[in-house]
Amino acid sequence: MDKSYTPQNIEQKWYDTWENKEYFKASGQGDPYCILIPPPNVTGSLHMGHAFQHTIMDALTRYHRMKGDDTLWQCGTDHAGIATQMVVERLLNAEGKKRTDFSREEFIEKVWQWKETSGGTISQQMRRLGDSPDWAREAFTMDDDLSNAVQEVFIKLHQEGIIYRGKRLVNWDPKFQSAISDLEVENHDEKGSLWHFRYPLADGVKTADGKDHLIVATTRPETMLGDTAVAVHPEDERYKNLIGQFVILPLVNRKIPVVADDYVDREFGTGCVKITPAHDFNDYEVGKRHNLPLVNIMSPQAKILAQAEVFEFGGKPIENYDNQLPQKYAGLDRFDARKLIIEEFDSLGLLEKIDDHALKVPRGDRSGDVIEPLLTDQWYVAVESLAKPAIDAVKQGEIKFIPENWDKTYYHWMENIQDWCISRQLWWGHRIPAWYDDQGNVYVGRSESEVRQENNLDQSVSLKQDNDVLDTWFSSALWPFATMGWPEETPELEKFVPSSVLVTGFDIIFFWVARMIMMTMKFTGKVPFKEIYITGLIKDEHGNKMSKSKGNVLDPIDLIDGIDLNSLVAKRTSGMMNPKIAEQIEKRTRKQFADGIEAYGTDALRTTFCALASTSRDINFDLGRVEGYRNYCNKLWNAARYVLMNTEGEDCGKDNTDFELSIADRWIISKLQDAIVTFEKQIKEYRFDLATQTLYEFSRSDYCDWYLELSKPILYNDNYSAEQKRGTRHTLINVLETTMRLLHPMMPFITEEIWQRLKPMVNASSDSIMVASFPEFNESLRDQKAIDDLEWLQKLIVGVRNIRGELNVSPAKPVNVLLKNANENDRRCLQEYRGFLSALAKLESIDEVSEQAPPSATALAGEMEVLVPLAGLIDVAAEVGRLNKEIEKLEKENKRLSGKLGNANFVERAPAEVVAKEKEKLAQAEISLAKLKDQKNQLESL
RNA sequence: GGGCGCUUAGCUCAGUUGGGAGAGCAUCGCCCUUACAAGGCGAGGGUCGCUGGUUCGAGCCCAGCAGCGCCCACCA
Repeated sequence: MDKSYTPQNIEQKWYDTWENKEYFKASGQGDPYCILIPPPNVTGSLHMGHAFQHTIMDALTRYHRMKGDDTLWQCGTDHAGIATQMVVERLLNAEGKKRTDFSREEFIEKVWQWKETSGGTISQQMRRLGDSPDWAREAFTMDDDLSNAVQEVFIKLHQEGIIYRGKRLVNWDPKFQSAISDLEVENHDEKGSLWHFRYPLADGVKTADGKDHLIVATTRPETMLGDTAVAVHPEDERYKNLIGQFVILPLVNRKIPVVADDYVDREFGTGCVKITPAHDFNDYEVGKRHNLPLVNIMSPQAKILAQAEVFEFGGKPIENYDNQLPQKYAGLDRFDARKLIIEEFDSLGLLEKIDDHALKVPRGDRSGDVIEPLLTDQWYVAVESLAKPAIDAVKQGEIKFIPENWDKTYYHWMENIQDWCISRQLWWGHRIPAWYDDQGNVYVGRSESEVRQENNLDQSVSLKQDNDVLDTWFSSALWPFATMGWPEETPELEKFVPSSVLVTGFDIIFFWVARMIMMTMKFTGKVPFKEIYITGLIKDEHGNKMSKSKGNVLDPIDLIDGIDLNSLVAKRTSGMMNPKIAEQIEKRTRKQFADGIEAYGTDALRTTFCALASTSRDINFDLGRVEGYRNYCNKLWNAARYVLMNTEGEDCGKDNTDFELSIADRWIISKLQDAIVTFEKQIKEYRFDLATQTLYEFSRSDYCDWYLELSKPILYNDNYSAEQKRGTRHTLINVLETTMRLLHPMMPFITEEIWQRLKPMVNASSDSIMVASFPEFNESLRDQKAIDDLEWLQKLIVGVRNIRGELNVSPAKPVNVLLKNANENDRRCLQEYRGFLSALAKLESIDEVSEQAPPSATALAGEMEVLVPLAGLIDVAAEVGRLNKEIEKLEKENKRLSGKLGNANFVERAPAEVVAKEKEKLAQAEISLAKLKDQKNQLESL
């Protein structure tokens, strides 16, 4: 083996082997265990969040595969409608072309081409991460069979009236010129103004205080062109007399009523609200209550129309309504129109005042454009009936959130769920299977010919398919069963629905998780998964979101392969619009990564992710941890080298069971049992952080730091018998082999590489560690006496090392040790473990003394004093200082304990065992204190 | 406005039914000891956000406050 660990030399090799041998397929034997991947965008690339979740999913998959379960990790990608269309449009723009330069078919063809060229990125990156999904089952949401499932679901829900079409206000994204769902709108605080406009009263009516106008306050002046009423609170004395009267809408000169509605907050603004039912969701509701007309004044581009479009609720056009708009606004962008309207109010003397005002501005999550509530025809899912069983499934524990608290978020949303707008005015996606005739009748079906046949429409009737596509999340919602072959009745559908656990982030609980639960229950009658493990979100080392604009993004592949500084800077600043920000990012990057990023390898990265996977909601990714775990890999690598150096070509008891286990052998085997039990418990609870710590402590502290050192005296010393040496070799190799299997789910590559070398020396039947069985706890191998005795040994060794360290005695210099006040057990242990002591504490000699000892440095092991005579070693003052430190510590402890035990309440009320324990501790502390003080006095009297 | 989360060592975080404050990194000291200097051995460092309560006993339970963050919601 090479002297140090180089991940590049082993990772690709093993991945290819595994894939070629088809180890990733479900075995067909054992209990089904299935994880569904949250399908990433097909044209995207994996970011740190993916890498993190994939590590968790792969670790679970590998663990269950080794446990003998029939394990499937179902993988695939999402067509991601808007996101993908945006990317392709941007590429076209770079060539000086636009989407609309092409026909729909041509454009979609271009998207498919782009998918072909870039669609492999994700799966290549997954391979680099060591992911082990069944590649043969890789799915894409636009594949034929998944598209078919989408169509079937749409048709079925439409038949049941759950999917319907309607003209309503939707969140309209003017940039994409498409509707988006409520979830895709982000409301953020922004600074704006509250404009106060005067609306003259009609017919000579006056307000209670004699004014001839009302003052309305608005944050959106441009919508006033579509006002159809002014609302006041029914109980508002100021305006009570005006209810039922009219105002003249300025600029438009339309007569509109004053209506009374509870919605109005008397305290806010002037207590008069302009009502624009076609451009505001609240006003829409008010308008509905008062049967006001819907006056649409904006085009899909969010420009003012030349003539308003007027409808009644339900969508029927109103013919005789005054739909005239001032011509100077026709074709004007909404924000230009706003400016002009304000100017016009001002010049007409109708602008009362302008207040600064903080408001929530709705913006499209992808476009960033201000969302416009717009009256359009869209398709909706009436989700209420689907939501009920989905809520119950969680309430009754059929589906469990981990951490549990997330159920509250889920309930809150589900119990207030609104109908889901599923149509999008895009080209890339599942086209809605609906056809219209010239009269505007709608026919839903699998194809035009089916529609014609079912509805007796011959060729004389012209039919046009709906231009819209479905929301991407509509197909994602079917993922749990569509990937298993639904609507066909496949064995997979039977076996892997429900899947075992969904691993995902809380950011898509509504977008995806809730909708999968609803759709899967509706169409299969089963829940989609039994558990939902909600992971935290990966942030940078200070808790900031990783984003291109912040310039703090890390690419998981760069952590695996390493990257030089200039390339990293180039990556982080490429495509930056703002050169100033680019400069800042470059400066920060050069400072933080002066030497670029080292190639840490996949296993170190995965281990870091596991170690960071606590219950926390934000996970701050610290590169220092990756380096630490890379070093840990190197540690394991070298431990394996040591083991192999001492076992290869030797009789390691593989077939010859005639060997003798030392105290160290029995101890490490016991500790291994504890590690297995603890690890499995923690994995069951999805505490990957604790599980990682368990394995880290066992393999590094117990195995490498202690056990390997304890094996040396046996292997290197002729005083030990062949049986003893064989026993130690057997333990060295078998514990390491088991440890590799324990670690494999987390660090697949290095464990396979090492395991393959150990394999010839153990009784292993499988070809690869990834299809070997997971270690099992064996109570009978746990030896409490070995654990106790080793603790004794450690105490003594650490005591001597402490003296060395603190008094600066060279580790190379052997010391003499005297033991005082030893009991029977101490004598027995000394007798049995003298060899270990001498080697690990580097002793010249070790003897028991009865009374007078020379001036010494002192450590305590229980009641036994461990004395290192000072002669020729160190100065007395240093040891006195050291003793003082110890004495101070003990005195503090002593005071605390005696205070506690002096408290009658404690002694009376605390459980007897607790009191006894405290008493014992106090007694111990007192003895230790006395001994150290005695030592100190002795030294000082010299 | 409602809901949720966080606050523990310089940094990033654990702390399991309340009973001796932990890890990794960083820092300091000694050491190139034949697996590993990407290493070994040892050490220092915390009024557990604040206030009050329950309790014999609180990092942990309860109440209030402060700061940070996230989600949801129709104040024009």
